[in-house]
Amino acid sequence: MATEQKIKILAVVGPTASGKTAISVELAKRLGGEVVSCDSMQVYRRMNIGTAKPTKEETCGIAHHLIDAVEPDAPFSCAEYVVAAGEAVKGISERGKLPILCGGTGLYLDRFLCGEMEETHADENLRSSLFDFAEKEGAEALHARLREVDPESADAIHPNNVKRVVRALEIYEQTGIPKSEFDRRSQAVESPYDAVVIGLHYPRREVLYDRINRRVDMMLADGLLEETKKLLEEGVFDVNLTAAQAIGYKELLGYLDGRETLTEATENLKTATRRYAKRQLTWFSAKPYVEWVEMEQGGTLRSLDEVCEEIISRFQRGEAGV
RNA sequence: GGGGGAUUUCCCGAGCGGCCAAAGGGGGCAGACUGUAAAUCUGUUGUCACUGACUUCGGUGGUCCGAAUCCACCAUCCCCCA
Repeated sequence: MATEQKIKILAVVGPTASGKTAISVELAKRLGGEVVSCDSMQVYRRMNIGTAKPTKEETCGIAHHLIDAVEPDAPFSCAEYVVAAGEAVKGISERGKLPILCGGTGLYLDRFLCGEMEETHADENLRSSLFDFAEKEGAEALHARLREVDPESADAIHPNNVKRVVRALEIYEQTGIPKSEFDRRSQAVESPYDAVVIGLHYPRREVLYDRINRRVDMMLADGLLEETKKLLEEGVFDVNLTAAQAIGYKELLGYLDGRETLTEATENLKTATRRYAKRQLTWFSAKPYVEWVEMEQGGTLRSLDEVCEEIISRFQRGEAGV
């Protein structure tokens, strides 16, 4: 069967601050695995505290891939991720170990699981000219251009979502194929992986939010401000880079240039993180491949040991089932 | 002690006699997302038996066909002169 050839992987996903890092390290220890980060921000070097990158102690000697993989000004995006993660997973598998994906960047995971796709490169000139067009003529006008070439995508994408309208137009410009058709083709491709995807679930939203708030305080205590200053001097936030979008730094900029108090900036940071967690929750909840594991039981947090036990048993069952 | 200004729905904040359950923003809640995603965008947010009804705009009582909007008093806060 085709599934026999597929690489078996385990993935641990969930909102930020849900405890993915500790769990995946523990799972790697028990299952003889290596961790492949699935995080759009932890790939960048020197962005440590703000991205909650696992420390040397936290990794417990378990190999971690795709962390500190590139410089903050490198053109790294989902495309590069899928390729790099694919290589990492292949390597781990060849070494006879279990690749454990860990992270909260839903799109990266989703695209990765689908495997390689036809390539389209980012065309910055095209993008900026399309953005300029939207700026001058209005978002509706740009949307109308999409409707001309790809009415199906135009129906699916809200006119105000200029970024996504631009991407859809970019796909058409580069490939001559409408995005809707492009997507259909990619859907038809069979995944090269046999993955069990575990989502960490907190039944009480407040518990997760409380973890987020506390973690932000900890980041500040660990020197997030200093890290932000360094990255600022480095110019990481000057250009329109992916790295500059990271939550944790941009929220502190207001304090650093005196527009806000530290208390205000901290509150903004916590709020931004909570909102991000909500978006992750929405994303993962909509994915049929996510199997949720409860992090609480009877109103109290379950132990790392207990949660890992359950994940392992589900993973083994999943293997047997496919 | 005297004079002036405030008090609006979870928060900030518009409204200044009917078109006001009350702009806008924030937050909350829900959702979308196929190579820029920790981004971007959408919907919703007084209550209910929800194309209608009911209760709201510091409190009480008035004026008026009709008040968050006008008047009186009370409460709290701010500013100015003493």
